[in-house]
Amino acid sequence: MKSKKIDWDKAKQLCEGLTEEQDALTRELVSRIADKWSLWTMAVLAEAGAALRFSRVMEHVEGISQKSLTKTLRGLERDGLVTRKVFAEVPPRVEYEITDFGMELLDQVAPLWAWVAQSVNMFQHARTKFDRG
Amino acid sequence: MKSKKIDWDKAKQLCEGLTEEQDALTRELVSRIADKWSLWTMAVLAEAGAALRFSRVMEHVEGISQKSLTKTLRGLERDGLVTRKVFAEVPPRVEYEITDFGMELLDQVAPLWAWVAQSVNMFQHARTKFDRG
DNA sequence: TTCTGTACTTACCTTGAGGTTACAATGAAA
DNA sequence: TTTCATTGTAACCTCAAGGTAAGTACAGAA
Repeated sequence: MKSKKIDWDKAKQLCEGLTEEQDALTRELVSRIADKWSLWTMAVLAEAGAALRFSRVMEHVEGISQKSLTKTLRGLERDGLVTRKVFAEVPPRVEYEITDFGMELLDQVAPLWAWVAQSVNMFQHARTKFDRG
Repeated sequence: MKSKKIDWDKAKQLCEGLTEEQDALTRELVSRIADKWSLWTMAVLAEAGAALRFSRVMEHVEGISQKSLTKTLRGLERDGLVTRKVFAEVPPRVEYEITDFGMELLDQVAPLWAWVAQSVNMFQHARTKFDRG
């Protein structure tokens, strides 16, 4: 536990060097990243290891609507996490690809994700216990 | 980049061992953890290193409303991330404290948080560039 | 007896996420 | 000429997050 505390202190220390605006942006980014579809979409592009058409992405992100996928991809593009390439063809062809920056982000998220996946039973247990009491 | 890919593969591998329900719960937990107030509230309790009264917590989580703090703390309690102790006094006294499980979670989040804080300028730059084009 | 302090709780409102459905645009194919 | 295929956009709806403001409960202080 003590070795891990270093991580937390490091994060705290970094945040103290930020302006108020940057601090707010950090919080906004952290919660934006973890929205319903962004991580999943990025993961699909990462696993593909290549550019994917809109409809290919949609097939892999199960349950997402066209509208939400459009919005999600736009947001990711805006943040520099994916690229969008439009081909002047008919019917239209648009390809999305994850950027190096996006891969970096995924790599940062991966340990947290793995820990949560590992701890799912802890959460489930805590919840049922709470809901009974 | 290649060394980091290991993390992602590990996360992916872990997720494949989950039931569909657990997989959905993992996604839900990741996005719930990153809501507007949960991480901040946990950070306050972690830094305090002791049990804090409701009103003390509220002072440190700047901008949160009473209602949202109540809801946030209940959610964290339900997930076993903080404890809630009620003292039978008048006026009422209620103390909140982060659990070991909660500290573990913070330790997992810390590197991601630090990376985002470090990368704020990248995000800002990407956004202004996108918004101009 | 009225006021105070604490931790909620309830009612009401605004905002944004996200879903569904329908429609646009258009060259190639049938 | 009609249909198809693809990537959107626009209109409309629901739901949940989160804010504000007011009320609740009650022992002790004034």
